[in-house]
Amino acid sequence: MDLPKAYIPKEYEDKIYKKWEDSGYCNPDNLETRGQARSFTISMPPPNATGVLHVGHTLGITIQDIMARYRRMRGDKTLLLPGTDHAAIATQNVVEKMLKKEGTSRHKLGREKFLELTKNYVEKNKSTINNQTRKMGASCDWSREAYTLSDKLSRVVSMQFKQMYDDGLIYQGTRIVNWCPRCCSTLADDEVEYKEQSAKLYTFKYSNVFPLAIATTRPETKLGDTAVAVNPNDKRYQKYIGKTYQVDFVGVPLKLKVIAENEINPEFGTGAVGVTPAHSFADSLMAEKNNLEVKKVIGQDGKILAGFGKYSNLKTKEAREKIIEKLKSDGLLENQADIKNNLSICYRCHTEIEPLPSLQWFVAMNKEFALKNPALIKKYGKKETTLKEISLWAVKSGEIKIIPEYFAKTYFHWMENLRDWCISRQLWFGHRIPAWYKNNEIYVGSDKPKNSGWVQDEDTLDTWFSSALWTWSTLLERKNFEKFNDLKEWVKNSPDIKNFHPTSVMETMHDILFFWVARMIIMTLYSLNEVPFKTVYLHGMVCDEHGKKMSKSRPETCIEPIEMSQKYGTDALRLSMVLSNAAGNSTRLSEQKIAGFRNFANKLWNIGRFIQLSTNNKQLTTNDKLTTDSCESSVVSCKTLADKWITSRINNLIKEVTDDLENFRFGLAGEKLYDFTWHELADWYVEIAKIPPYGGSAEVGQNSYKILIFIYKTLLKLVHPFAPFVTEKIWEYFGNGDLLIIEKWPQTDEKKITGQAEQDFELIKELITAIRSWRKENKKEPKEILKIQIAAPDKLVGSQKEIIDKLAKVDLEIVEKLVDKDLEIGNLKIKF
RNA sequence: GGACGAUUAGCUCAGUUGGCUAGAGCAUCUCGUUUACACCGAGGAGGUCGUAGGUUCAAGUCCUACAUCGUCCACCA
Repeated sequence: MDLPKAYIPKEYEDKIYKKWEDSGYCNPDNLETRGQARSFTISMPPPNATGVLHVGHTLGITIQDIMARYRRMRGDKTLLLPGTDHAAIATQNVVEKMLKKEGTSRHKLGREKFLELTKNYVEKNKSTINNQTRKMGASCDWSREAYTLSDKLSRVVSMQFKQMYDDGLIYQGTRIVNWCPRCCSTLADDEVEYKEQSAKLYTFKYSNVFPLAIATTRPETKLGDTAVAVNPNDKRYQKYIGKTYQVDFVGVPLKLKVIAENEINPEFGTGAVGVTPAHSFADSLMAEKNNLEVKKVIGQDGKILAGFGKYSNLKTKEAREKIIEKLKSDGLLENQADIKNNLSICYRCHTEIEPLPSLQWFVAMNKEFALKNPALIKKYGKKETTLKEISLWAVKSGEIKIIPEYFAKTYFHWMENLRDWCISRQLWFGHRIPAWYKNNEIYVGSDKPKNSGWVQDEDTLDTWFSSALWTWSTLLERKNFEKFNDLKEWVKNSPDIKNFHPTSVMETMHDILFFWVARMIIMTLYSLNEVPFKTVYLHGMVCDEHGKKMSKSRPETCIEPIEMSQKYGTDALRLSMVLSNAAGNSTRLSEQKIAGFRNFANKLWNIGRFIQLSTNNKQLTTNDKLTTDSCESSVVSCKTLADKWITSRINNLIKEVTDDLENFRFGLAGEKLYDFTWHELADWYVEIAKIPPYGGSAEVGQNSYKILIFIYKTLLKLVHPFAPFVTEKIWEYFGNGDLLIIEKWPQTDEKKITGQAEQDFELIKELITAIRSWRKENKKEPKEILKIQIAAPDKLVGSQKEIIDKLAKVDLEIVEKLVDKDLEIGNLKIKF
């Protein structure tokens, strides 16, 4: 069958994907007969089940798929494992918004009904996401598809919780937490965002009996002050340190102790700070040190609690205004200044955060526990460690390598300053905390207690708790998983864990390094006593053509991957994101860029078309056509300089591309393939193949087609990881037996790399280019055959007469000596 | 306030352990439909690699300072 004139991606892509999927080749179990020794695993970062794929996902999927396809072709046991994340808080927010539009709320529906609704919503999104992942060409193993809130993974989560609880690494306690009054939930430290705002800095005295004035932007929290802190070296205030005052602050009695704290900056405000242990992280530390009373002022609804007189039940801002009015009328307000400060807001709904004390569950980062895995203990050097210590060690020691390397610093900094991780959330959608209460008793377990009267904790777990287990929870045996009551037992009886863990590469965007990557390291080192992955590859942000982050709120800046795939083909989209980009760097994407790579796919296609059309009447034996895998370079013998040159070039290409892929230089590898295809193979060798006797029926001609076929087949294999659809389609057109996806990755044949041939041919290229340029400058008719004389020191130029004549449109004569010359290249003299 | 990254042709970016006469794509200009491809071919123009020093036989690449942009972290009441 003949290839059509142009490559029309949308006519082929879905069918090709179906072929891959039906072949079962993406499931490593089906390729066992090849006897691979190495395994290669990527747990694909699960997209949130809230929406559809955007270009950021496409970039990630592409890089992951390039690695997977390359490794599969190398013969490694390759697993690309797909899945979705339930994204607790994000999903609940979206569903709640939908309910609000319909005039109802989760509270009106009740927990059960709400969860059912959310489940349906998630199911719908999951199937959209999966189809889009297919559209992007991901060669993942759908038989192992996972979901963070599946029954299986939920059980893993409960078991992990129980184990950590038993080890004392999970505890319940009252601590100041970031509280979002809108979500009515806690937030982890890194789920808090900051927004600059203009604020007023009020300077006032609590009362006339208290000697010091303080400055604050939040006077309403001062209702809960139990101390005033000053710098111990501040001469103004030294005499007050240690004294306690009973004051009346806007009608509310306060007992204030003056304490000394080194952190207090005497230059700022009045140099005296009101300490509010219940509603400030910094103040709560001071309170702990100084044994201060913690007095709650603000409730979980964001309103002033009862017991504060006329301020009770007011929203914080209303209370603030009332308090300022009162201070003014009492003559206590000394100053109010406009300043800029940062407001902490919820990363999901952008509501102002209230730090407040609350009873929550935490993961202890600095508590010692014992390692059990002898291999890890040996490498680490001791048995006792903390989650923080072992996680720092994993990257410092090189057990985990981060690419680009400079992100390791960011990781260390974050890890070193990590506080205990608050994991309970007051949400409905998510993993319910596996703790039950009865009177004053508490029971923690993976199953609910047998006897009656126990009530389960109302809260759910932080969504990152379950995704932290992703690399291995997805690999645990799923058959009869309910029978396992012990996590260790389950791990031991899971062949996939043995075969595929630790995973090879974690490929994701750098913004998720803390949220997710760091937590996988923490949790996996704890439960499996091994690293979750050996390498972390971080890609950058995909920006619009002006370098701005694409954002849903500005739809005009967004490039929709599915739309682009329809228009230009998935291969073009993949190439446009990966080529000319290095790890960690953000990349700018534009439709124009994608169109450029559509042209490349078409170029590749048309080289195939040329080969097909020309070999049809070349009477090559079946063995020489593209129908076999006789792709070893030993089967071709080079007869001409051009043969030697292109064979040398492709072997160099194999070497370099392989090396680049091994070292995560995807952009560079892609560019080399692009250059070779267009500017070496198409522009030169294909053109030469058209020239008699190269393109004729003579022996040289037939041989050059054999070489062309060999080069092209090798190239298709090399390009396949980057542009899987077009290469697979061409492979199919040429009637090859099996799919390209499992073809053997080409091997470099060092003997065919010949510097001399490359150098000689470069000179011929240079000569042809120089003649063309001279023609143009001298305004020669394009079709006119020019007679030229060349004086050359050796036989090289003479031996390439046919090529030079045809490609430069000349009739070349070699002479011994030239008196005058029009052109000089190296030691060649040319006369027109 | 701290850390990290970027700064290379009009635009978007590559450039691996220093070896470069600094590359590509797009855009632009000239010419051309030659037996794959106009989603094409040929040729041209366009750069003191942010600035100032330093190391070196050799610096886009390494070091120091500065400037501009970006990202992350912390957050001072």
